[in-house]
Amino acid sequence: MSKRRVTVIEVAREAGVSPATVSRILNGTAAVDPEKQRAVEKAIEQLGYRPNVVARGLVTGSSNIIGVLTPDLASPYYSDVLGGIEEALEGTPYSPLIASGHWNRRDELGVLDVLLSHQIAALIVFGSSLSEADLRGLAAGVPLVVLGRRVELGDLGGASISFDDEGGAYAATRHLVEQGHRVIGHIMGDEAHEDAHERLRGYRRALEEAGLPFDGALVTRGDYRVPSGLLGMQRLLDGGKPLTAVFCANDQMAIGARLALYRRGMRVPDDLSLVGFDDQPGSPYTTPPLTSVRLPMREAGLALARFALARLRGETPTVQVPSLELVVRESVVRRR
Amino acid sequence: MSKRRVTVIEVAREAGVSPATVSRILNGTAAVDPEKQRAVEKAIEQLGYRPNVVARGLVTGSSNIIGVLTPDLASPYYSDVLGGIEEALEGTPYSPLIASGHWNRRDELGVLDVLLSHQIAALIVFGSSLSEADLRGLAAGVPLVVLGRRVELGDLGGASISFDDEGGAYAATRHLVEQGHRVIGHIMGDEAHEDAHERLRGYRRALEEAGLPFDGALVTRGDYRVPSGLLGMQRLLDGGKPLTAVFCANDQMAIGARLALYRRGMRVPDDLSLVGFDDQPGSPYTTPPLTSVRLPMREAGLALARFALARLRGETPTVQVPSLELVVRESVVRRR
DNA sequence: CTGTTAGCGCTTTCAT
DNA sequence: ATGAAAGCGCTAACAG
Repeated sequence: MSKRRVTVIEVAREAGVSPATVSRILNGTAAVDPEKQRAVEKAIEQLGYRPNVVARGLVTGSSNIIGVLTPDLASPYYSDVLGGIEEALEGTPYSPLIASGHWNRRDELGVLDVLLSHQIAALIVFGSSLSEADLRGLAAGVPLVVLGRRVELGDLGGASISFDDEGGAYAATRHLVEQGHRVIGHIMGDEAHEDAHERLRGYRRALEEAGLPFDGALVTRGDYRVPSGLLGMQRLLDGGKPLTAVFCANDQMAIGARLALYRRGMRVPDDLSLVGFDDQPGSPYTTPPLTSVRLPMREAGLALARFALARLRGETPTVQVPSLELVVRESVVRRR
Repeated sequence: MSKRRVTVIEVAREAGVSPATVSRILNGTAAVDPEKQRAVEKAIEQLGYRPNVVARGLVTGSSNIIGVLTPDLASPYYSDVLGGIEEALEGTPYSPLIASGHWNRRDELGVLDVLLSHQIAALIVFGSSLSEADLRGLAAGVPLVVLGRRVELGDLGGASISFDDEGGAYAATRHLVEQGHRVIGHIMGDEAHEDAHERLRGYRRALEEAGLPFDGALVTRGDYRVPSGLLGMQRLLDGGKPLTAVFCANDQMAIGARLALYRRGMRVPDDLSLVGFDDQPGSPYTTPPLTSVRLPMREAGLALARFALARLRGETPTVQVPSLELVVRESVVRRR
């Protein structure tokens, strides 16, 4: 917390060596006489020297900053990924520079410009509005890892990781079937997102596999936000179908749906069973605790950052896609 | 998204001017012949030039990075503040460099070192484990703004902003009193945090003001996390007091308390009324929607960043402390 | 193993 | 109004 700036020069002088030697010790770039090593360390301590990573970045041509582009800083969904990234970066010389693209291409491009102007060492992008071409263009200039999108980046040394949404939705719906439900509704996610379609597909596959007819009247559109779940549930309820369970494309909408039920005095799961998707932090504590499909966001963040780190070390890593898992809690009742 | 690095030199050559002129145009540092201005802009466009902020930082002695130290990246509570900071920084040349101190002094110090080594222009710290002396030491070297702590920083050009926890708790409890409740429990927050005591104090003041006795057996200790709310409620229920309402020191614990009630088949608010604190994002959608005290975290983030920005402009700003507000929803019933 | 010498890309005097 | 030149603090050849 020193005030005035101490530089390598001063440390070198204090320790009676050259700046280059100080630098070598700092970076472990070459072997150094242990005696001088100690002298330098002492000088650093005494002077309260702290390397200027900006200057270092200028000469090495890259900062030890890893850019992170997220669509939304304040979303718990994404902040878990950030937590994972942070964890992976801990103990490394890298720090995350986080920026939000607000779900739109224009902002994302602008923010990317800022990130890039900081000479970031690598870039991590969460489900963005960028085109595949944009992404590939980016990857050509900086090690890139993308989350939540399937983009071919391997030839450019990048990687993308995405979840098996279809499989997760299949598992969720199948669980309902296994519990004896026969008329199962679905509240879809935002159609603009590929995963909403994947989840619908999984729902459909589970139904068909069980010999249950797919009925369009049992599916209603949402946008992944709470109010749309509430509205969706109302629509489903008013549709007149004898449904006993609803699979919601995410927990947010499940919460909305649950509220709609509450408003009508219907009990969960006794009157209607509910399954969500994402298993967000609060879901174990809703009333009743929500059965959901866990998306390992934190693990994904870890994987993302570890991939980037490995690339930075010059390796050619491969990413493990963390798998989804149905978490059974209390929002589904067994029917017979 | 260019690959090779384009520099001012090349832009200058392309435009037929000196690098100094390009710099002047980039920064608006001095008036320049409009003709050359255009030529330079064209060259920049053509070459796809993007200033290297690292180099710029080296010469100006400061990056346009604003360091943010948060105790926890993945907490929704704090990510709202981040959102506010981000919003305030938008359109300015500054970007946030976010780091997490994991709620302990050692990590915070380490992470601070990283932040500082990036020559951050200003520093924003959320409720940290640092001592007042640490904080004052920091403030001496970099414009500092602290959230959630009362620290005297004015003489160093810094500022701290914190909420009126006592007042918020008073309002919450008083609401319960006004709704006819006479035996009101309290689940306290983590005693290590000053705000837990503040909130207890507000609860107590409201009680006393209403002529209700303060009863230690009605207060139980929690740690601000969900499970502690559940446990706390159980303890309260088993305490044998005829309570009709409980004020929880935060929404997390209120959710836990609500779950405890659900487990015992008790209805909210019919059998017991509940008030929380923080008004976290999910609270409008719990069953029933939770009455809570809104902490304007996003606004706080805005205020924090705006203060820093103003200081960076050389002004001597003052901070407005955003005020708390009781949000009445459906978790409290009127008694008579 | 270690010191000397050049810059990295940019801004900023200082002249003109 | 503009160019030339001098660094910002650090690392990376290159000699020794």
